Amino acid sequence: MRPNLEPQMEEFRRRCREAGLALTHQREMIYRAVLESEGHPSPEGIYERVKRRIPAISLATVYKNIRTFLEAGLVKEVTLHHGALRLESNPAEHHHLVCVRCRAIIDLDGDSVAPVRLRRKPPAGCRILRYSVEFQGLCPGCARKTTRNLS
Amino acid sequence: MRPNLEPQMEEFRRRCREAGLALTHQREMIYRAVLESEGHPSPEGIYERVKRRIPAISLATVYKNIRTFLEAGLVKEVTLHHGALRLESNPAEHHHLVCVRCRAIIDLDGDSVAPVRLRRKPPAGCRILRYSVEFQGLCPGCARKTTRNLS
DNA sequence: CTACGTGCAAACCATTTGCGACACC
DNA sequence: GGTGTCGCAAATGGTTTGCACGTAG
Repeated sequence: MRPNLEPQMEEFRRRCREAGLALTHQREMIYRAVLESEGHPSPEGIYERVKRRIPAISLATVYKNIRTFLEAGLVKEVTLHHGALRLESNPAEHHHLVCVRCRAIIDLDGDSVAPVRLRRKPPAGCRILRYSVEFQGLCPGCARKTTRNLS
Repeated sequence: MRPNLEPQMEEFRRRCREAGLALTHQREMIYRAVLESEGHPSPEGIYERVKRRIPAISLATVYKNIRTFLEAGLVKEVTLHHGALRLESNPAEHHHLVCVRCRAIIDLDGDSVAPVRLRRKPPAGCRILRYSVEFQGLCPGCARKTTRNLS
């Protein structure tokens, strides 16, 4: 029922030390709340869960630490796309390459990707209408900068 | 340089009539601004562009009509994911099925999709690090309702 | 001991809503 | 002529920031 999270918590502490992040009680409880969540928790949801253990915690602290964790690669977000609404001006079917650094969106023609094949049935009761592939990577500008830094 | 947009505008008018939407000057100019935009315009960007032709237009009008167009399927958005931040509690590689109706997110195991193959080189200068497939469709709950409505 | 992290409140930004005036059909 | 749309301003929701205090290293 309740899996033992200690190994993941130990890993978390190690990675915090590596990243030079202070190990606070709040951070441990926030990370634990992400591990305990199902699906795709929101900052609010994490906050509600952490509050059970640290009633005095502030929502701002949760937000600040989620941001810190994202930057350190300790947690991932569901999508890289800007929170703000963006429209498609390209009416044709196509795919997206999203820059992990500056979040620029580059279109890839629909036929530049071979048709995607499902190996199993989709989850029971679901209906699939269409799909598009979301590539994550670096746009030309950020690729140049990063290469320089790595060299 | 400047493609003739009249055919698309005519199509737009037809689809507005079909959908029972009044054909106002504002709507025509907003739609035209989307057609004229490159890439992935924001509501603000559309607003700026429309203001050149209708200086008195309100940002709220642009938002209201973008929403109307989205609901009527006249324009598309870059991603169906909630604007708000969502974290991954599933640390394994996986794909997403997003419900076009209620926007629920369902995870699909990484190995339930055959590896995606690129048919051509990615755009020059880009670096691809990883990808995931975003399926659009209906979650079990919405699939049931929609089938009923269609029957 | 000192830099970093926390809690609170206020600020911010994108988006939505309420409402009176106006225009399409 | 009546319903749908517009413009304005105020409200909302999610997220960030400034600052004084507290704590990890």
